[in-house]
Amino acid sequence: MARPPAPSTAKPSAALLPAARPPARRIDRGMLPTLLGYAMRRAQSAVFADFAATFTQAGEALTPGEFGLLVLVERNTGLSQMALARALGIDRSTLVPILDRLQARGLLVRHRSPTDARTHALGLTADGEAALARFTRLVKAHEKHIASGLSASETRTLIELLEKVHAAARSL
Amino acid sequence: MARPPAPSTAKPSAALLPAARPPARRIDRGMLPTLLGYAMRRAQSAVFADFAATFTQAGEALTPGEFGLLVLVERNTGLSQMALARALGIDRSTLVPILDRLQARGLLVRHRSPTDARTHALGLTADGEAALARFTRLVKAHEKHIASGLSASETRTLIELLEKVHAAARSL
DNA sequence: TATTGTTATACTCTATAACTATA
DNA sequence: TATAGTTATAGAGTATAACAATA
Repeated sequence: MARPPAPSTAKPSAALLPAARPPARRIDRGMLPTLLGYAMRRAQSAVFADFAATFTQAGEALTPGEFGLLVLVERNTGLSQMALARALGIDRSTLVPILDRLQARGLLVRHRSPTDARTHALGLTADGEAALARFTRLVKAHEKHIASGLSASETRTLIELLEKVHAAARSL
Repeated sequence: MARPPAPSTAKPSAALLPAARPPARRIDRGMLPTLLGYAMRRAQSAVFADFAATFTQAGEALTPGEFGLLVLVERNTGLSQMALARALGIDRSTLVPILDRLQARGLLVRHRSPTDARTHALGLTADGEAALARFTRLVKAHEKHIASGLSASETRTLIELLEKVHAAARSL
């Protein structure tokens, strides 16, 4: 139906809006904002998105999980896949394609262990070391951004409280 | 190879261990424990596992995301899929199979909207309402557990700080 | 033309079960 | 017999692109 030309009494800005959709109903979230789990999921998802954006903007591609993995391998050279999977809290079969990808990118190698031929001794390549140095700078920038609304002491408090939640959730 | 009977000088408890594996090297996590993002991911993953365990033990099956979705539909009956997807922060195509599953479980229905035949008006069934009441009790028990290491004021502080992180991560 | 819901497709993360080689 | 790594498989979550119905 053709709308008549807006009379001078109409709100000018509203009349110029492109679509004038239904008023975009305000969502009632009920009890959700009182839930710790909900607050964590929301914050986590925004943090994840910012991590990705930080890397993409810099022309790099990495997930938080991959960063954690690279740090663990660098700090624990010669680690086996089992030990790494345990440290990451994932199944050993889950780890395989992740390592495949990082190895295909030339960041990481699987050496044969001389002492136990069943295991692979993991290590970073020279490229992997260099990349991790770049990644670490990006992670620090990202951390600075997500903590930009917090004082240094609030950030420490937040990490402490999260550690307590981690401990409580694992208990029993 | 047969192990000789432990001489009396051996540590008795160690001699009785089933496998006596290599000493399970202590993992060095480097800078990771100083990172907010890392603390959030770890806590989040433990909280997620506890959520699942709470529901499984009670003979129910639900994810945190499904719970949030059901609450939103209950509190905003008649919501469209687009509006729900926006509220959840996911793509509308991602929502389709999730709604399919909840509808197949008889918890939720898609009605045709009388005012705009393109949209579906979402709503809970009577079964869905009853289930959500049960789910809400389980979520409260779960929340109590994951916050069991925190005082009431610490819990409030944690939620506030997470909200600040959420806001900062979304900015720019 | 634009929007809503759907489908087709693809990728990642996750797990379990079974296979292999080694111990 | 038990462990390490791999493969096959399956399910959930995520997205993009294209399509039909409707506005």
